[in-house]
Amino acid sequence: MKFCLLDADYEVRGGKPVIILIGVDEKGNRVAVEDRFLPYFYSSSARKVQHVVRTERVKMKLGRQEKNLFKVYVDLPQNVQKVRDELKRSADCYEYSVNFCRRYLMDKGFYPFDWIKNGKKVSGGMPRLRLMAFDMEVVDGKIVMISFAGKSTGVITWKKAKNAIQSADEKGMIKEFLSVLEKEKPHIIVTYNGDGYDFDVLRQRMEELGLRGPRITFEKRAYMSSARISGFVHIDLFNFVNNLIFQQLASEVYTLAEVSEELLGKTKKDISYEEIISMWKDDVNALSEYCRNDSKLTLELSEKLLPQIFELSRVSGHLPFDCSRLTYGLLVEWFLVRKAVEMGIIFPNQPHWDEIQKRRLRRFRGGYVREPVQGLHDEISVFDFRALYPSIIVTFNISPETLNCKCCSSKVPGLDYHFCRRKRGFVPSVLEEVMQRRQELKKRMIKAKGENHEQLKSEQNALKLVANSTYGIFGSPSARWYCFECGEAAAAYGRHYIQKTIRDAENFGLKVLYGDTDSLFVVANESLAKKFLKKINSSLPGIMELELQGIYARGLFVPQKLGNYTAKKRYALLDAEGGMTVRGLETVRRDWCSLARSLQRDVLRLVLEKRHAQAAGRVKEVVEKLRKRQVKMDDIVMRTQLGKSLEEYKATGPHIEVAKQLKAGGHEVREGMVISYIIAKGRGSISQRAVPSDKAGIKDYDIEYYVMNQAVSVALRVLRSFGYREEDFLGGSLRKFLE
DNA sequence: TACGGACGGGG
DNA sequence: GGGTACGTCCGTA
Repeated sequence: MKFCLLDADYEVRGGKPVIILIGVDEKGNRVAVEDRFLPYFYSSSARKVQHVVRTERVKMKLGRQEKNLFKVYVDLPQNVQKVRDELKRSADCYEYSVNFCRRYLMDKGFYPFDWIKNGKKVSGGMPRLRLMAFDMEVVDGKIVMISFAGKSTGVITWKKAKNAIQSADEKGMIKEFLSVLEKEKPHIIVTYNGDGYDFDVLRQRMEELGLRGPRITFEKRAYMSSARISGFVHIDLFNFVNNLIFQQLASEVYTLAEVSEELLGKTKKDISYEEIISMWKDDVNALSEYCRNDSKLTLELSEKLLPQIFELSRVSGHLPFDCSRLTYGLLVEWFLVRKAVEMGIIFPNQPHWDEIQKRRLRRFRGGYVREPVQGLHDEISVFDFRALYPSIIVTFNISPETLNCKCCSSKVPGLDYHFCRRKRGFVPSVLEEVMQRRQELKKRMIKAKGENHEQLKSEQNALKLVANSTYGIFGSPSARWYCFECGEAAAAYGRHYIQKTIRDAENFGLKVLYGDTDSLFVVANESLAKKFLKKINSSLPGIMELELQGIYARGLFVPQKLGNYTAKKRYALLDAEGGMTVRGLETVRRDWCSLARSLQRDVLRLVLEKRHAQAAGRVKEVVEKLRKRQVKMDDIVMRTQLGKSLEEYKATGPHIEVAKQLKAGGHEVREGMVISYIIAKGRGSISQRAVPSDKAGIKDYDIEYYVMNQAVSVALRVLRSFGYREEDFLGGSLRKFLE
């Protein structure tokens, strides 16, 4: 049978491990193919302890040497650790911590989306996969609505709603949804934060209601759990956006609304939980449309993002399930592991806990930041170094085995060690191949059309992600290829070249507004910018290159130091078409009231349009409204989650005080609850004046707190550098008013 | 000034 | 097959 590889799993049957490859055949059917494989690792000892099936002599490359080792085969994956612990008492062990399925795929040379026939790779293109996105709404711990979008779309709920399938109750609704899954048989299920929410609730409700269906399990990972649903590949787009492609997005908030807006150009109304509850009570039709739209957006987003996830899979060898949840570190680490295996090189062991702790204590200096010139500027050219760190690693051959060789001596700027200039290192050689492959793809991309063009684009983008993640592993304490000197050296070269470029720009007569690590903001029009670019690039070594990232009509820089804390990367740019790019300025957290959040957005846009007076006017307007209590409860409510049980708190923040009040009033207070509150007028600290939002009204809130700590505070972040002070928004009457 | 605690996505 | 994310910023002691 010929099939395209999508996923892999294993089980133990009759005391032997069985690999199960999951894929899709030429007709589009889901298939599961089994194979036999034995777990193994390398050791300098061939001692036959319990669980060892057999051993084999092998010659492997370890660092700069060739080494004779034994390949130690173990009966079951779960016994690898035991055997290793046993052998480790008297021998060296390598490559023991590799997931069994991953070991199988690496050894066979299988990559996801390879076509396989009789255990051999054969040619074939990308298969057409059936997708289904789903989304649900939850009120009072019950699922009230489920929508799905794939070949067919629909909404299921247990109240009457237009264009929705109605079921008798929650149980009937979930059953109906499971039967849709059964009928449509999607290869891929897509969600937006399904790992963190939907599947968790679905599993709980199914259990509580005694429903049978596909098994939902959670795989514990470092700082999140991944939801698996048997029979399908679950891809969580939120995790992919949040972990990997956030760098390519201007948005700093990764809500479905923001991400769809940026990637699809489709706006979605951001709706508060209260609104969802009230829609379920009073307007089920509206909730149904909202829910339907979320599935639809998730599906459309997946049409944009899945090609990227799949190409990343093909390039890195990670299964699509894992790929959608990768961090940069894991992405590049396993890519390097695969390359090492292909080259017959033993890959480094994972560091132990105490080693990680030791590494954590050492820190090297990061990128250079040139303080921004505060205020508003016209005609801004933004330059950045193309793949700064990868190009440095390749150009200066930075790798653990090239550090302080005997044959060379030219030192890293400001440091007293060097890297070999003659013999290619492992990391630079792999990285160079990645970068060359990417350049070729880019050339082919220009000529290609339609689907082919899109695939090439995704593939070169995947390579870009791999390249850009590589520098990080040198400095991350838990990485296999951790190398303090390598990280420190790459950072030192980076500082050297950005500082040199800033000096060159100034000598060229350009005003430098801001610089950070690999980027440079100057006042220059396009022709001047291009002249400068040409000059710099003729002097840069190796494959290092400066690029013109963009030209902006206007930009706003906010001071790094604000009060007693320092913040970085705070700016907003306005392009020629009026589009706004905002970095580091948003107050989007739910512990700010929505009035303050929307005020800051308004102020920012007005300032960029040089309508300062209007911006200040807008602040005054909000202050006035607050004083006259002409606001809605929704504008002033703050929400904070209880991170632990009430007894565990040492400090008492506002939400803790409110939680205590709720408890005293006979309400159940649990960990994880979101406490909604407002700050009321009266005596004492802010905490002492916090009251539950449903026990308070518009007449109760503390005007001074909302004016000063919320509205004026967020507005001043933007307006302070234009000489505005608190007093400017308060009018003369505030003091008097408060007294 | 130091420290505790919460933010992120979803509903 | 393993990381006590992680960088930011409020409120209180």
